[in-house]
Amino acid sequence: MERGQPGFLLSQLGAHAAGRFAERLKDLELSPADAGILRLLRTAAGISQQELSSRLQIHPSRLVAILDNLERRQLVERKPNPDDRRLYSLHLTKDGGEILQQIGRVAREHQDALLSALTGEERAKLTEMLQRVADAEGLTRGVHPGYQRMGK
Amino acid sequence: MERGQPGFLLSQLGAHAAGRFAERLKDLELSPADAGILRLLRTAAGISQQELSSRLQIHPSRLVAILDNLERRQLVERKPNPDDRRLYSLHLTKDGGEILQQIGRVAREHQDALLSALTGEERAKLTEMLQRVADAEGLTRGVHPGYQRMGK
DNA sequence: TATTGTTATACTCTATAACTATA
DNA sequence: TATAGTTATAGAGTATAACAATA
Repeated sequence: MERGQPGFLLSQLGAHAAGRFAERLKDLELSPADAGILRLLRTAAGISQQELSSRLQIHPSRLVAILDNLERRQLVERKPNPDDRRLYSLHLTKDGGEILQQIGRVAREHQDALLSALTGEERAKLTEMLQRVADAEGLTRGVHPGYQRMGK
Repeated sequence: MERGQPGFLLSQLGAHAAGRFAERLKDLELSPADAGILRLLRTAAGISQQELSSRLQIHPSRLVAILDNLERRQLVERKPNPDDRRLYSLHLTKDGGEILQQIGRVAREHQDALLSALTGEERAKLTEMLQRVADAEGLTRGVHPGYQRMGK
C-alpha cells in the first residue's frame, strides 16, 4: 500500500481505532472479544458454544477460557440444554446486560473522539461508504476479523 | 462499538484490508513489516537500526531477525558507518528496489479490489476524510500500528 | 558511563489433538 | 460413529534483559 492512499489509511486507522477501543475496554476489564461475545448474546440468547464459535470465528478451545472468565464474573451463564445435554445454552446475566450498556457508552465516547475531525454529514457519508465496501467484501456485521486473535 | 457504526466499521474493514494485503504479500514472501521497512528505506537510505526501530515502532531486538532475513535475501544491505562504528547504515539493494516495485503493484491491485464498490470521486472523498481523521489522531504517514505485532 | 546492535531467556498466546460425555 | 465441550501439550512469536563492541 502506498502512503496516504485509502487502502493503507483504512488499515492504519482501523488498527489505531481498534487499539484505542481496546484500551478503553481495559477500564471495564474486558477484551474486544469479550465485548463482541456479550454483544452477540444480547440478540442471540441461548446459542451453544459451537454456534458462538462459528459466528464470531473464535476457536472453540479458546472460547472455553473466555467464557470461563465471563462466567466467573457472572456476566454470562452456561445453562444446560434439556434437548441435548452435550450443549450449553449461553445467556447474558443481569450484570452482563448492565456492562453491555457501559460498553455502549465507551464505544460512543470512543467514536466521537475518533471522528471529531468530521462533521455529522461527513460521518454519515463515511459510514455509508464503509458499509458499502464491507458488504461488497462479504464482511458480516458485528464480526471483527481481530476476534480471531484479540482474546487478551 | 456498535454494529454498523463508523467506529466499528473502520476497525473491522481496516483489519480485513490488512489481512488481505498480508495474504497478497505472501506471494512475495514478505510480511507487512518487511514491506514497511523496504518502503521507508527508499526515502531514508542510510539510517541506523535504532532510527528505523524508532520510526516504525518496531522493537530493536525484533528488527535484528527481520533485517537478517532481508539481508540474506539481498534486499537490504547493512553497510558500516565510518563515523560511528557502532551503527550500521541501512540501504536498499538493487533487488530490494525491484521488489519494492512489485509491492507497489500488489498494493494497487489490493486497493482496487478493496474499493471496487466506490466511484473514483467517492474514493477521493474517502481518502480525504480518512487522512483528516488520521492527522487529527496524530498518526504518522506510512507508520502502521500493526508493525509492532505483524512481523511474521 | 552511555549507546548500538545482538543474543539468550522467559513469557504470552494460540492451535492441535486427545479425552469425556452424550447423541 | 459423530459431535459438544474440555484439557494438555507443543508451537509460534514477542519482549526483557544481559552482553560485547564502541563511543
